[in-house]
Amino acid sequence: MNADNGPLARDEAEEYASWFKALADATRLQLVSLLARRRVPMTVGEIVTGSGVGQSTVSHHLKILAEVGFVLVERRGTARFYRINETCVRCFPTAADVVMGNPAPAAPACDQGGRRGP
Amino acid sequence: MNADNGPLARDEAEEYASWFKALADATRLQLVSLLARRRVPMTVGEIVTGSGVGQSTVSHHLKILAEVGFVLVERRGTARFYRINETCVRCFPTAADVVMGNPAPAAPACDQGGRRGP
DNA sequence: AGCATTCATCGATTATCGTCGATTATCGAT
DNA sequence: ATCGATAATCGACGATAATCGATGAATGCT
Repeated sequence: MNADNGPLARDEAEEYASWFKALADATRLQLVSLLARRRVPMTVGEIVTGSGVGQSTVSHHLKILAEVGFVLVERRGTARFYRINETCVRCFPTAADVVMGNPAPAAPACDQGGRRGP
Repeated sequence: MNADNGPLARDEAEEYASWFKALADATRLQLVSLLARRRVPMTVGEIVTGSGVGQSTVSHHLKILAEVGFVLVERRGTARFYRINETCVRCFPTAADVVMGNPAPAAPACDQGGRRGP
């Protein structure tokens, strides 16, 4: 797949762009890397104190990250637990390879918990 | 390096974000993938006709891609030849791994033709 | 029922970005 | 010196986006 050498189709390009766009912000990168380092689910409050950004701003960014599937949410009581999506952790670098024209190293498909995404 | 588990430092986050930002646009993705597929240098005119975007727009995007080092320029006569930066092709997916908290697979440093970048 | 906690959402503000047409700069050829 | 081709730059416009404070909704506890 994708071995021709025209430009990337517009739809594909927009799909990939939406993934990169989700990481195209320093604050958002700090959030995903925080969730990726501690692999355990974290509440919004923990993420706020652990990142030094305002609560509403954190909530906003987490929503964006969840929409592209980089993070997953689970409600427990009044708290929301966010955690990194391990599937994206594995698959996203492969997407980077595709864009860069690298031969995809036998990628075992890219399913994740229901969401569309890398 | 980077084995602690605080969030990514702000400076690192901004550096990585600038790379992702360069790819956070469908048109720009089409340009890099076009240059990555044909690995041979292309003039702006060829890129324009090969991508169906206005000349000034293409020029604008190529500048952005060159600033982060994804593409390299060379002047020959009145033409400008743009080509993909092979170093970025190899290193960028590794950067994606770093952000995602993956163990960097023995990356052999990330120098490229003088420019700062992935 | 009432209150406290946790977080999403709203509204507003400010900054950044993508695109286009027109203009300008650079170079080669005549 | 002039002309033609190539591509960068400029100025403008509309659209997105990031941040913040305040408000609102859901839940658990007493």
